[in-house]
Amino acid sequence: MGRTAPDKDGLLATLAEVFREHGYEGTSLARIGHATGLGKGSLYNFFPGGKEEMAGAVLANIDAWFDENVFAPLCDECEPAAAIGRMLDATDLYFRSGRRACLLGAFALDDSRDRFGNEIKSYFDRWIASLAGALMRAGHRQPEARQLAEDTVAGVQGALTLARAFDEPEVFSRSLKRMRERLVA
Amino acid sequence: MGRTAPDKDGLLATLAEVFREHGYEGTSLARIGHATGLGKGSLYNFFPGGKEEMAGAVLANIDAWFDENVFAPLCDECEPAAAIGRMLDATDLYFRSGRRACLLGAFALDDSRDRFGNEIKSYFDRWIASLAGALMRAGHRQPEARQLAEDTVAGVQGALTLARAFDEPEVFSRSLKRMRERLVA
DNA sequence: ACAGGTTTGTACCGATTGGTACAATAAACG
DNA sequence: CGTTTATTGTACCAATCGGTACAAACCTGT
Repeated sequence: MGRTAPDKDGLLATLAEVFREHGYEGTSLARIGHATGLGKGSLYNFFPGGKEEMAGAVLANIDAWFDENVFAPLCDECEPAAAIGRMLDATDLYFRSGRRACLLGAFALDDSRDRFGNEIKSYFDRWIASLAGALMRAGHRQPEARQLAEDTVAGVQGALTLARAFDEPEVFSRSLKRMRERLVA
Repeated sequence: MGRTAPDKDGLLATLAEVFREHGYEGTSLARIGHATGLGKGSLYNFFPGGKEEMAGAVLANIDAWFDENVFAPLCDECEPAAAIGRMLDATDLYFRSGRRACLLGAFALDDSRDRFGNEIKSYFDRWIASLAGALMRAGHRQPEARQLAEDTVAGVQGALTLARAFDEPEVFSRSLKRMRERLVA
C-alpha cells in the first residue's frame, strides 16, 4: 500500500457540501480542491471519472443515507404514527433544521437533471411510496395516502427553498412541525 | 435612430427561458446568443452590465408580471375566495401547468442567491404577505393565515420541483387543485 | 534496507468562459 | 441625399474550465 488514503466518508461529505452550495455547474474543480484540501492528482486518483463521478458518488451516498434513516423507518412494521414521526426526525436532522439545502432538489431544477435523472426520480419516488405505505397502514385510503405523501415531500422541498430564500431556517422547522400535526391526525 | 431594435419583451422572455433551463452558472453567453439569435455586440449593447444585468432584467420582468397578475388580485377588495382563485389561476398559467420551472426558486438554491438575494426575498415575501392578507379577510386569524400562506407558497415551489424531477407536469396540477380546496374551505 | 504500489503536486492541454474594442452597417430624420 | 445614431459581426483578451501525464514523495509489507 502507498500513502494513507483520507477517509472516504469525510471526503464525500465535504464534496456534498460544495455541490449543495454551488450546484453542479457552479462547482469547479478548483473549488473542490480548495474545500477538500486535495489537488487534482488525488481527486482524479479517487474519481477517475472526474466531476461527474464525484457528483454521482455524492448522490449515491445521500441516497444510501435516506434509504437507511428516512425510508426504512417508514417501512417498519411498528405503529405507523411512530414511523412517520421518526421519518420527520431524520429529515429535520439531515437538513440541519433548514440550514442545509437538498442536493437532489437542486439538481432536479437545472440541467443536472439530464445526467442524474434516474437517481433523482428514484429518490423522490421511494420517499413518496414509503410514506404513502405508512399512511395506508395508518388507515388512509390509497388515493388520499398517495396525495398526502406527495404534498408532504413537495412541502419539504418548498420549505427548504423558502428557508434559503429568506435565510431563515425557522421557516423549515415551522413547516415540518405543521406536517407532523397534519400527518398523525 | 439606428437599426430597428428587436422587441424587448420577447427578448426578455427568451432570456428567461434560458436561465430557467440552465440556471445562472449554466447559462453561457454562447447559449444566450444561440437562443436569441443575437451576437455579443447586440447583447452588450442592450445590457452593458453583461450577464448579471441580463439576469437582473429577467428577474425584474418576472417580478412585475407577478405583481400585476398574482399579487395584485389578492389585494383587491372583492371577495377573498374569488381573489385566491384568480391567484391560483395566474400561477397555473405562468408555470404552464407544471411544465415551467420557477427561476426565483432555482436562484434561491444555488449561489445566485448572493447576487439577487434581495429580489428573491422580496418576491416570496410579497407573495406570502398578500396571500395571508386575503386569508385574513376570509376569516382566518393572523397566525394561521400567515402559516397557511407560507405552506401554500412552499407547496407551489415543491410541486414544481417534483414535477420536474418526475418529468410529469400533472404532479403540479394535482397539487394546485388540492391547494384550491384547502384554501377556500 | 529494500521493493511495491499508492498518493500527490505540478506542469500542461485545448476548449470555453465573460467581457472589450471597434469597424462595418443600416435605418430614421433633416 | 447625407448625416446621425443605434445596431451588429468579428476579432481579440486574460482567466478559468475540466481533464491528462507523469515524476516525485510516501507508506507498508518483507
